[in-house]
Amino acid sequence: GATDDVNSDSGGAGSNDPARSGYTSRSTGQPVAMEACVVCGDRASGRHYGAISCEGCKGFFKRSIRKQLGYTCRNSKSCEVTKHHRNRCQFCRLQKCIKMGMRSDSVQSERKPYLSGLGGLDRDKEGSPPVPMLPLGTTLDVTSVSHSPSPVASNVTPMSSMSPSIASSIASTIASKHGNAIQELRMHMARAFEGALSIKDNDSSHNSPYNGDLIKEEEELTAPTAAYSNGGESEQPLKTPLEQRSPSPKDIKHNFISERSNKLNGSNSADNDSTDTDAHSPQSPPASTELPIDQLEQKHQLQQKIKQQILEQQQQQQQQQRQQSQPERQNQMESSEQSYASPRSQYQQQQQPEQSEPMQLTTSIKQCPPSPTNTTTNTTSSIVSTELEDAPLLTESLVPFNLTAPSPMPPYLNVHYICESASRLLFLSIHWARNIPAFQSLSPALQIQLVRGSWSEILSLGLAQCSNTLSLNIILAAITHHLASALDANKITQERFKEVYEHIARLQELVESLTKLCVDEHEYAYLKAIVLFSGDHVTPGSMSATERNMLLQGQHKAALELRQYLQHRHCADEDRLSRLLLSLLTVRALQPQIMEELFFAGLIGNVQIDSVIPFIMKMEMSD
Amino acid sequence: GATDDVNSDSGGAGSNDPARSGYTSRSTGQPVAMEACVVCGDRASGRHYGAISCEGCKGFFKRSIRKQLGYTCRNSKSCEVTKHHRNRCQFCRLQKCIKMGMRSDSVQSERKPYLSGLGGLDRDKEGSPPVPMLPLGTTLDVTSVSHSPSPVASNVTPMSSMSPSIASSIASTIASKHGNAIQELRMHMARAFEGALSIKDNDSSHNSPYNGDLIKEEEELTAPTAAYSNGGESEQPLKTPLEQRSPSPKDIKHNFISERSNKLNGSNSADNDSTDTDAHSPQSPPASTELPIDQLEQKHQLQQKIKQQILEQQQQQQQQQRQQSQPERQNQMESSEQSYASPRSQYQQQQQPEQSEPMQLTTSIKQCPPSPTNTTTNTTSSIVSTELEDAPLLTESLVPFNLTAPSPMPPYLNVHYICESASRLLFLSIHWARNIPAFQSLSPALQIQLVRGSWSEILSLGLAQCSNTLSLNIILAAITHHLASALDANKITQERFKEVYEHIARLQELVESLTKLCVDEHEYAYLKAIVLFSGDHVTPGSMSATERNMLLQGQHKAALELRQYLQHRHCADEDRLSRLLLSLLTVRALQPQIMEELFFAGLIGNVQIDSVIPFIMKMEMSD
DNA sequence: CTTGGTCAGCGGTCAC
DNA sequence: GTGACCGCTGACCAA
Ligand SMILES: [Zn+2]
Ligand SMILES: [Zn+2]
Ligand SMILES: [Zn+2]
Ligand SMILES: [Zn+2]
Repeated sequence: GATDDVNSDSGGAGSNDPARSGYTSRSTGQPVAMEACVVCGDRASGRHYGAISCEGCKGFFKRSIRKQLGYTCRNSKSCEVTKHHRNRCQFCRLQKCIKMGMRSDSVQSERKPYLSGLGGLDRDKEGSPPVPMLPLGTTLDVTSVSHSPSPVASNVTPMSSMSPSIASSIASTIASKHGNAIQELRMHMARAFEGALSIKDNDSSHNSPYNGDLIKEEEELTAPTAAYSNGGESEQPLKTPLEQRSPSPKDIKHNFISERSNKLNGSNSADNDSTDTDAHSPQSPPASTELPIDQLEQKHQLQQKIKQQILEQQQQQQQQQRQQSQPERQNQMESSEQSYASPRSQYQQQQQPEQSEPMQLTTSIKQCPPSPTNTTTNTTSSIVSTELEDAPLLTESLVPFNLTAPSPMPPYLNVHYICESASRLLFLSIHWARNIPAFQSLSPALQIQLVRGSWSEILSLGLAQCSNTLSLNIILAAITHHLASALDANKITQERFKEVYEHIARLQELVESLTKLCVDEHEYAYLKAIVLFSGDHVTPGSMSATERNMLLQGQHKAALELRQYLQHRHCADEDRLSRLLLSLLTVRALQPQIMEELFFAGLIGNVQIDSVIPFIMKMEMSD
Repeated sequence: GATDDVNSDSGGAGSNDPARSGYTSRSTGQPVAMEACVVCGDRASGRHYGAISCEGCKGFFKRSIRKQLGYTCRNSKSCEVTKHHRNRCQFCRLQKCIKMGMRSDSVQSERKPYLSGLGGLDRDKEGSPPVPMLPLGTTLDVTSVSHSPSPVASNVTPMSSMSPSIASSIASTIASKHGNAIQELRMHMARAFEGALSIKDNDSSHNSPYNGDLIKEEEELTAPTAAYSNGGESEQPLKTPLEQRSPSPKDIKHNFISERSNKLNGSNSADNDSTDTDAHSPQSPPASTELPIDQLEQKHQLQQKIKQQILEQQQQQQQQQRQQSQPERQNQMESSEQSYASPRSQYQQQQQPEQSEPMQLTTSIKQCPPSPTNTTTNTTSSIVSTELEDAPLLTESLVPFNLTAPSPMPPYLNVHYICESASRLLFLSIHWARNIPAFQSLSPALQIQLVRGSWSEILSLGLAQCSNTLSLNIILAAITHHLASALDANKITQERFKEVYEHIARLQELVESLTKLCVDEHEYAYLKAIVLFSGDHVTPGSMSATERNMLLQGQHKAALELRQYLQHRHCADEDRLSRLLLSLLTVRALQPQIMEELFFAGLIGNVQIDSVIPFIMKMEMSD
C-alpha cells in the first residue's frame, strides 16, 4: 500500500509478479486501451466517478468529497498533477479530478455500518444522490471548472494511417533511387562487418504486410542478421565477438532488440554484446528468400559497386590494424575513409550541378533550380583556401528538406517501418550535407569525420523537422512499447530499459520544444549546418589548423546567416537566435549510441552507423 | 504491521483511534511476529522501507536517504546498533538499515510543493534566500561593487592542514572554510561508499586493489586510505573493483588510473533475477554481494517492468543510490585528515540568510549586502507562479569568480595538486550556483540533478576562465605525461589512451578558443548559468512541467541577459553571442566521465563525482 | 465493472 | 537530529 508508487510489492511476500497487477489485459496485443488516468497519468484501473482514473485518484476523490475539507494550494492553483507529483498539492489534484469529469455526486455516503442512525440514509447505491456536496474547496473556482465535459483523453494520438498517395511519390524518390533504404543500410552494415558475407534479405517487408507486432517482428529480424555469416569463413578474422571488442560504451548496454537473454550464462554481461553477431547465428537460415525483385536487383548493383572497394580496404586495413593493436574491433571500415578518397573524389568535387541535385529525392516539391553555386569556389582555391568564400554557406537549394515517409504506415508499427523511416532521413540528411559547397571543399576524410560526428544530431533535428511526416509520436510510442516488451522478456536489464526510455523521453521533449518554436526550413538548415561544421567530434590531431579554421568559419557563417535570416523573419523576437542555438545543446545531449539503437539497431544489429557512413556518402556521390 | 491501527475513520465517528499508538500486535492476530526492529532491536512499528523496524529507524532512514549525504564512522564501522546506542553512529546505523533490507527507493520524494515560481525566493514558509539582487548586466561598472569589505563569515573552524604559505591566502577563502578541498572531497567519497557498501558485508574482501596510478604519487595516497578506516576490519564492504560494478557506461572504460582488469567474474549482472523473492530477507544475498546498493536493490525489483514504475523510481534511486553505492574502493583518504570527522550536517534546507553569503568564499572582494530584495516577488505570485520574477537571473555578486590556486605550484605537478585545483574550482562553482536565486527556488532534489548534470561543463568553463590562475597548460601537460606513463606501464590500453588523450586535446582547444574570444567574467557567468539551467540531463520523469518550465525560463533569461550585456559591451560584434553559445556545444562534447578521471580520479578513485555533489552542496549550505 | 472499505505503510510534524 | 504520533495514500478485495 501506501503511496509508494514504486513497486509496492506490498506484502513483501516475495512473490514476483510478472504480470500481476494488470488491471487490464495489458498483455501484448492490446495497444493501450484505456490505460492512463486522466488526472495524473498513472495507470487507470477503470472508470471511477465518471472519469477514467487510477486507484489513487479514485480514493483521493472519494475521501475529499466525503470529508468536506477544503484544500489549499500554496502556489497558484496550477500545480502539475502527475503520477509523481500528485501528492504535492491536494487542491490542484482535486481540481483536476473535477475538471476531468469526476462527479461528486457519484460518491456515495458512507456505507459503513449499519450502525445507525445518523445521517446515513444511504439507501441504494446509485439511487438518490443525497447531497450534491460540491462544496469543498473553499475556493470556488473549482466548481467553475466542473462543467467541462468530455474527458477527452488527449493522450494518445489517433494514428492516422498514411495516405496511399505517398506511395506513388515515393516511387520516384528515395525509394526509387536507392530502393529500400533499410536494405541498403543493412547490407552495408553487413559488409562492413565481414567483407563478404551474404547479406540477408529477410525483410521482405514491403510486400508482405508488416505484421503489427513489433516484437515478433524483431525476432524475425534477428535471425536473419545472423544468417549472413553463412559462407563466411573467410573473413572472419573479423571478430570473435568476445574479445573483439574491448569494452566500449556501446557494448555495455545490451542492444535491446537483438539482445539475447544473456543473463544467465554467468559470463559477464560486458562482453555479451558480441551477441549480435553470433547470437543469432545458431541457426537461422537466410530467412526470407522472398525479396522482391527490384530489391534484389538493386542489391546486386550496389554490391558490385562497393564490393571491390570494400574487400580491398578491409583486408588491408584489417590486417594492419590487427597487427598493431588488439583485436579491438577494428571498427569497421575506418579504412573506407582513406580509400574513399580514391574514387573520383576530388576535393573540389564540384558537384555537377543538375544531376545530383539532391533535393529531388524527396517528394519533390520544392525543387530548386540547379544553382550552380559553387562554381566560385575555385577562386579561393588559389591560395589560402582557409577562407571560405563570400558566397553564402547555404543556398536556397539547400533549404528545403522534404522527406517522404516510407509508405502506408502499417496499422501497427514495426521495426521495419521505423528503421526504413530513419534510414531515409539519414540518407536525405547526408545527401543534403554533401551538397553544401563549403562542405565539399573539405577533404573527403574530414567530410566523413564530420558526418560521423554529427549524424546523430542532424538526424535528431531531422526527426523534429519531419515529425509530422513521419508520425514520430507514433513511432516513438511503438519503440517504447517494443522496449517494454523487451524488458518483459528479460531481454534487457532494467537499467538499460530505464536509460533508453529516458532517452526517448528526452527526444520527445526536444521535438516538442522545436515544434513549439515553429522552426522553419531555413532555420533547420542552418542549425544542421552548424552541427555539421562542428569539429568537436573530429579527432584532434587529424585536422590541420587550416581545416579547423575552415570548420569554424563554416559554423560561424551558418550562425551568422541564421542571425541575418532571423532579423528578417522574426524581428520581433530578439531571443529566437539564442533559443535556436541552445536547442542544439539539447540535441547534443542525446547519445548517438542510443539513437542508433533506437532507429537502426533493430534491423542492423550492432553494427555501427559509423561504418556505413562512408558508403552512404559515396552512394550519394556516385548516383 | 504494528503501527497504526487502523485509522479506521470509522464512520467519521469522531473517535480517534487510540489504538494506534500501541505498537503491539494489532489487529491481526499475529502478535509476536514482528516485534523487534531488525536494526536496533527496539519495538518495531511495522515494516518500513522493506524492513521491520521501529519508528526511529524508519525516520532515520528516510532522512538519510533524502538528504543524500553520507555519514562517517569514527570507529571501525562496526558500531553496535541497539536501541540505546543507535544514535551514536549514523554511519553504522545506516549501514545496518541497508543491510537489513531497507531500500532507498522506497523513500518517496518530498511531498511539499516546491514550486514557488518566483525567481528565487519562495515566499512560503521556506526560508528565503539571502541573496541580494542587484541587476547587473546593463550597467557596466563592475568595479563599483568591489568595495565591500570582509565577509562576516564568522570564520569558522580553520584547521586547514595546508601548507603554511598558502594558508594565509586561503584562510579567507574556500580553504579556510572547508579546509582542504580535496580532503573533504576524499573524505566524503569514502563516506559515500561506506554508507553504501555497507550493504552486505560479506564481500568484505576487497580493499586494496587498485594500483596503477599515473604517478607514483598514488602510492602515497592509497596507503593512507587504509589508515582512514583505522579500525580496519570494517571496510569490508568495499569491493573488488573487478566485479563490483555491473556494466554501466562508466565502467566500460577503464579508469586509466585505477583501472581494473575486470572482465570476468561471472556473477553479477546476470543471475539476479532469480533472487527477487528473498529480497528483503535480511541476510545474505548471494554472490555478488558487493554490488552497489542500487544494484542490489534493483535486483530484487527486476520484475517490475512497467515503464511508469521505473520512471517513478528514477529520480530517487538515481541520486541516492548513487551516492551510497559507490563502494568502489575508497582508497585514499589522507590519513592526516581523518580527524576531520563528521561535519555537522544540517539539513534544513533553507540556508539562513546572512551567514551563507557565498561569494565570500572567494578571495573576497565582492561582497554584497544582504538586501532583502525579493519583496517585490509577491506580486507575481498572484497568478502564474511559473514565471520567474523580473529580477535578473544573475546579480552583480554572481559575476566575479575568483579562484585561488592551491599553493605554490610544485616543481613537478603531482596528482594532489591537480586534484586540489580542480576540487577548488568545483567547490567554487557549485557554491556559485547555489547562490543564484532562481536556482535556490528549485527543489533540492532538482538542484542536485542539475548540478550533477552540469558540473562537468561548468568545470570546463571554469578551467578556461581560470586557466591562467591554474596554469592549466602545465596541468594538462602533466596529466598527459602521466597518461603516457600509464600507457607505457600497460596500465591502460592504447584505445583508452587515445581516447583520453584526444579528450585532453579537445579541452585544450576549447580553452584556447575561449581565451581567444576574451570571454569576460560576465560572459562566463551567463554561460555557466545557461549550462546549469539545462534540463537536458535531468531524468525526464522526475521533473514536473512546471519545473521544466522554470528551467527553460532560467536558461532563456540567462541567454537574454547575456545578449543584453553584449549589446553594451561588444556592440561591434554582432556575432559574439552566437560564438559564445556555440562554444557551449563544444563544452558539451567533453565527456564528464573523462573529465572526472582527469581531474579527480587520481585521488579519489573511481568514485563518481555524482556522489559527492550532494555533499558539496550541503556543505555550502550549512556553513 | 464500479463503489465502498481496508489497512500496511509513507509522509509530515514538532516537542525533545 | 530524533522519533512518537497522526493523517493520507493507494493496492486490494468484497459487494
Ligand atoms: Zn490518477
Ligand atoms: Zn496547487
Ligand atoms: Zn530501530
Ligand atoms: Zn560506526
